[in-house]
Amino acid sequence: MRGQALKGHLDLLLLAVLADGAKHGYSVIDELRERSDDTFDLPEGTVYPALHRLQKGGFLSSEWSEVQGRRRRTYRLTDKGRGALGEQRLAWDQFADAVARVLKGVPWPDTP
Amino acid sequence: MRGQALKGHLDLLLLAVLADGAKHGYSVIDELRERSDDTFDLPEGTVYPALHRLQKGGFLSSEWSEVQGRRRRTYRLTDKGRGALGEQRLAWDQFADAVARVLKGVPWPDTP
DNA sequence: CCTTGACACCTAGTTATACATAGTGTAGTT
DNA sequence: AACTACACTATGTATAACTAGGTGTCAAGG
Repeated sequence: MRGQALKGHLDLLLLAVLADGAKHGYSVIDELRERSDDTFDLPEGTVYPALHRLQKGGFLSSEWSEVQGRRRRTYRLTDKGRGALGEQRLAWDQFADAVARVLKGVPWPDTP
Repeated sequence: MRGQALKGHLDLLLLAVLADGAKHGYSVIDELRERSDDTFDLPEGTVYPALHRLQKGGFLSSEWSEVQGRRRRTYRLTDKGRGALGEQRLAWDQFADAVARVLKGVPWPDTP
């Protein structure tokens, strides 16, 4: 999924993939792609700045390391981040339910 | 719901409420609030420009009328708009499913 | 050997959009 | 006379997601 697709839900997704353990940016991208069955194939230019933003906001902490000659920045959820994940998840559920209610009753094309 | 909540899904919602008949802008806002059980209580500054944008894009047509001294601009789905509604609905379903998959397995706070 | 691709990070700039804010005017109610 | 609901408009802004580059390591293949 490329091109203005996320729109405000990216933070939730990033916090979610980091909820089951610290990861570095590149593997966050991989994990997101895998867990979404290729629906979310996000460009680095989307993910990296978002991770920086989340860290700046205190939702993530990060740590540099070097693995086989390659430097990695590993991100970890802070307590604040875990709290935000819970809140945003509630907000998402509410949002998705509301969209479903609005959509309910709208007929599909070629469906009686 | 106020404050950067929609982000890319507004068009779908507007097209959806117009799918079961033409409406003027103000009543689109009402309908959206009702059908979403007060989740979507959108400011006029959000909805009107979006309707204009959709019309400019050929997804809606509009017609002026006067009802009890008040002028109204009534919007109607075009064929293109109906097509876009179908597409965006598919995209939404796919998106929501993907988010659900990413969220699956993330533990809720205080839930074993 | 040296090019390609996967890995791994970065940032500057563009664009779209939801929203805030403010303004115009009518009708009906208090 | 003031206020609320109705109904539309215009302008400005913050920011998020993305585009499009850039740096550098390592392994595999031609």
